[in-house]
Amino acid sequence: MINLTDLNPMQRLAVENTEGPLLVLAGAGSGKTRVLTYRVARLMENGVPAWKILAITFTNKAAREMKDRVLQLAGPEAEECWISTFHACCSRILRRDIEKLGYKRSFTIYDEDDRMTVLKQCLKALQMDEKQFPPKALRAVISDAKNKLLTPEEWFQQSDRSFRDRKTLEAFQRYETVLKENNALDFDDLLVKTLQLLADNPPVLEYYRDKFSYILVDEYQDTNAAQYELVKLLASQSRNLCVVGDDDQSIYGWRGADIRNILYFEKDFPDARVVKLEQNYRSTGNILDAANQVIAHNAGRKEKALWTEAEEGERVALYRALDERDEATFIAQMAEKLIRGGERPGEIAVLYRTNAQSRVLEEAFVRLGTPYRVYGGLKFYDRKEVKDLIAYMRVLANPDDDVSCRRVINEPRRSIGESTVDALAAYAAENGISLLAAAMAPEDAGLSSRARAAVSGFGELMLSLTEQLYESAPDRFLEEIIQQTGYVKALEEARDDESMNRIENIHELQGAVAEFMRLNPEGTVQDFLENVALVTDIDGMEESRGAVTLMTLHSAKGLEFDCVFLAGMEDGIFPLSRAMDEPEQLEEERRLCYVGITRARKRLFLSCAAQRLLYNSRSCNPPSQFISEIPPRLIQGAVARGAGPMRIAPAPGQGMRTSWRGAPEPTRAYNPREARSYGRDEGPYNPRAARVTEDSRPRDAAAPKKPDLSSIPGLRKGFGGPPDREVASVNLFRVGDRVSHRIFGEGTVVELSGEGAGQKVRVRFEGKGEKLFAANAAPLTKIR
DNA sequence: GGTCTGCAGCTTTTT
DNA sequence: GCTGCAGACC
Repeated sequence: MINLTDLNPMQRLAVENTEGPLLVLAGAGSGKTRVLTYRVARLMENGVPAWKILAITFTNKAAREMKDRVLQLAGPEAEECWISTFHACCSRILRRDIEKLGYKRSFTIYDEDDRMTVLKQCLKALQMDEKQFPPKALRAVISDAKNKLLTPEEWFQQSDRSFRDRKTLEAFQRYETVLKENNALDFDDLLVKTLQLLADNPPVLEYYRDKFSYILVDEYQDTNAAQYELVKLLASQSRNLCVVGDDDQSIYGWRGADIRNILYFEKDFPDARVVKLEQNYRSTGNILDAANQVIAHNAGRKEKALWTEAEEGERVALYRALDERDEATFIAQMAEKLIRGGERPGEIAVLYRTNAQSRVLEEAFVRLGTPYRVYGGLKFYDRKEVKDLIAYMRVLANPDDDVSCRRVINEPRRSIGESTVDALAAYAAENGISLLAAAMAPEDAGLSSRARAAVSGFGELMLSLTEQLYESAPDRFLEEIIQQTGYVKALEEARDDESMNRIENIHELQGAVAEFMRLNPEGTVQDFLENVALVTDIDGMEESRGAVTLMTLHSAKGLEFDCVFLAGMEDGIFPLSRAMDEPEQLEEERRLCYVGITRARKRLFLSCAAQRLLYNSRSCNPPSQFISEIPPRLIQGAVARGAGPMRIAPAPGQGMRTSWRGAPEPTRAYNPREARSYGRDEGPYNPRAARVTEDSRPRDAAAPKKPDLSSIPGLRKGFGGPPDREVASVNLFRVGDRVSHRIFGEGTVVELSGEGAGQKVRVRFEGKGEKLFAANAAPLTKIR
């Protein structure tokens, strides 16, 4: 029996009104997730079978969290609920019935990179110039059209129908054809094809309508036309549809999300009940006040006033930095101070508008030795070596996938050059077979004898791996691929730092597969690939309690932290300059700011820089207009807007002063010469390696005066490995030391070579042979 | 025909 | 600071 007394009257209303359409307007921090989970539990308590419940969330992380909480409330039966993202839900529906649309069930899901590859291929075939028709722009047009449920032809009809549009149409059509030939769907197709499947196949629609008699949709303000139609289609029979959202947190307009979906819900369902959750349980009074004041500048909102019983708390701190480095130093030092004051690193977040801003921040954290973790940017699955191995798995699972086939046909190098591949592809096209099929039987493809031999070798390899596919679990299969293709062997032979790094990433991939198998013991290769396509790095978040979080504002949606820094609060950065002249876009930026502010429970820090180096040029930006939308009474050391590049000292006797007097090292006065030479004497710092850094120091280590980045220990996070693991400084290794490695287990250091950043450690592992590591990157723990 | 090296251009947010 | 491309080299 679930306990409804845990809920306030409004939350309770939202939970108990299980029948008919319901709109829950849930302000930030108002207990939205609680309502959703209790509602599912309540339904089950009322006798609704779990398998009749569909709950849709925006991220996989949110889905998993919700599932966990529902399981706690309602017991193991809840396992049968469908709780997933739109994309995962669609993928599941399509895996069952996509053959009705003329695809095979083994279809591949193409990511943005694959889309670009296909588009470039299309442009080439149509002899269109990439300069004239930038693939990125085409991708945007196509994605936009699909999100609006337009076919290429319909898109053209509503365009200007210029010559340009006509050419774009051709590329669009060809893109669709190529995807189909490759038995592949892009992200947007997952929604579009599901809709098509349901619309064209009444029995299938009936099945799902009947199955999902209760539907819940989270973050409804971020649904696009396709998602909206899908929900309507599925829910129109039972009408038991509960949507939860906050129009003030709609931040995905650029991705086709239509805020009107939530604003007009009551028009779509005139009998809908509306429940507003306005009590905020998350933030202090001052933080909430600041958020309310900022968002009040937007027009056309749903009437809503968030309030809290919490105390006022501290005021919002504002730091006006000289430049981006000064800002980053301030943030890192303040974070360090908070940690010393007892705050857990995982309760601190630094949020910024664009991924490009993360680098300077990272450098500052590295310099202070403060543990941090960057989310987004270059994703794990975007790394070349990881993509290559995934591409092997993909083409073996879906032999029609020419894009993946092309990717791996000469990786590692097997002397199959571009012209050979082109000839082979032409031969495949003539005979209506896939590239892989052609490679397996290249005798009549008209290749030179040398080329034919190389291709045959590849074909035989793939044939042998195909046989493995049906016999092996994902981990074993990946192992076979690595062995038979000689991928790692080729890297080992290269012997440079980069290759060692790549080998490490491959081990992380193996770790990821192992973790997947732990969670899905029955999972197939196909299931794993699906997981890879639909799961992002952000989803693995909870594993990093021991590190400060660095991420974009968009990624932070749905998360909360005790202390939040909003960095780069400058006009031109946030709001972005391209959004400043467009009222609608400016409002979306403002909502993003609202999302950022409301992530904070206890403390909020805003910072801006008088000048900054971004996109290769130095620019001077005034403080963000959003800062001036917060009343000065809520700000510590408040400053007038446009007060010039001087740093504003904190007002006397106010918290700001005390809070940063104790920082490890006072921020230095600005010195242009010094600013120019910054970063020069720091050695071969590799931010790419640092991206996967976590918990990068022993907790009690003092911040080094003169930073030597090559000695920063433990430059890797074990993918899916245990959290908060501390790694000893590798530069202290000596021959004979006993060390431990996450994948290889325990071993002994047998050789040290190279100097500084190029230093290598050779370790002999029991039963696993010898491995060579880059000393500054190896995840080796010294054991006594 | 294949591979390697050096240089230019580009960077909003993501399921 | 990474990717893509052109040109040189094998």
